Amino acid sequence: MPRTWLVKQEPKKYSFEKLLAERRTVWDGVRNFQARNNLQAMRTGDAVLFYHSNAGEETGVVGLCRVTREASPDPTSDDPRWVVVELAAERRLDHLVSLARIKADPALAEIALIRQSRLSVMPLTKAEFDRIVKLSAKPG
DNA sequence: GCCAACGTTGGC
DNA sequence: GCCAACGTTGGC
Repeated sequence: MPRTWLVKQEPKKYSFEKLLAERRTVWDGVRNFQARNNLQAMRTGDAVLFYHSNAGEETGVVGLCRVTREASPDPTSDDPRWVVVELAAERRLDHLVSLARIKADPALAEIALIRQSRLSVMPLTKAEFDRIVKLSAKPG
């Protein structure tokens, strides 16, 4: 069964717009063991939400992508413990789902994004994933 | 730009 | 194995 994930990135470093333009990207540079473990657990076809961190008013979930290649060694590191996956852009969400909105939603209060604010790759339950996508259908 | 939270490193 | 120092992340 496909799993669902959320990845976080500062738009100044790599934005969802850029991923849309490039169609797909190698998700490199993860240097946290928990995030790495999550990358390794990703399977081709898994759905991934793209979150913009440190983006002022634009902080929140902005887009949908999909895993197109499973974990392989990170070419940007000499240390073989670090891995990358390949992500392909799927679509921009109709509306930003802001961090404030996620925090205010009882169904999302327990997600890692809130509880563990520094984790950059995290699993979501199907319910949490669907909830965020549902919220994106209407402006906050 | 500030600062709190948290992960990592290194001395002991 | 503890813990202080340090670096990084990310919300504000």
